[in-house]
Amino acid sequence: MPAKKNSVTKGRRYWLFKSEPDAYSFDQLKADKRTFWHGVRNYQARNLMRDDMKVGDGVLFYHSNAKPMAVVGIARIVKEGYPDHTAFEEGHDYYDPKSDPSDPTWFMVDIAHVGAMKEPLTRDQLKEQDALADMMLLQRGSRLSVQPVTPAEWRAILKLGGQNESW
DNA sequence: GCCAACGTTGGC
DNA sequence: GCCAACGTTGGC
Repeated sequence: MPAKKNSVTKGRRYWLFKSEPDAYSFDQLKADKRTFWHGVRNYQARNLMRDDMKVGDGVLFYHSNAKPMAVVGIARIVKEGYPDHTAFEEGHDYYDPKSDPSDPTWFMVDIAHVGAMKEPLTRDQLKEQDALADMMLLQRGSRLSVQPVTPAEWRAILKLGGQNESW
């Protein structure tokens, strides 16, 4: 039996990364082409980066605390979880003296720019979509800065953003 | 600028 | 181990 045409996508998972554009915007990622997602200091987010994100996974890039708040583009995971070295750098904004280099507390992944949405998908637009009613991003009090996205949510958002589903 | 929700810290 | 106090996130 021939392999399924889309077998390369099998098992791919999807994520949403929040970033304040004043701190790091999607345009900056486009300029950089790729970046290491350092500075996450939350255990739940750490676990996702350390344990669950795999090379090839899709990432929605979301601008928080912004005008407008919106999903602005797509990225993908290009390096799986490894220690966040900024935690070891005394004087760094993200320095954490409790993170031991021989047993690191904090992890990061690398992401690469894939492409911008034709238009930013604003939070207000997303809230109008029945298919996204349960999306973590849109739940009251949801603060997780990297969070899972279901395949159905991913498809709905790419469709809304005028993106080919296979990106 | 406000403040609700949430996570962390530290006294007990 | 509880929980009050505190700091941060991030939408509104």
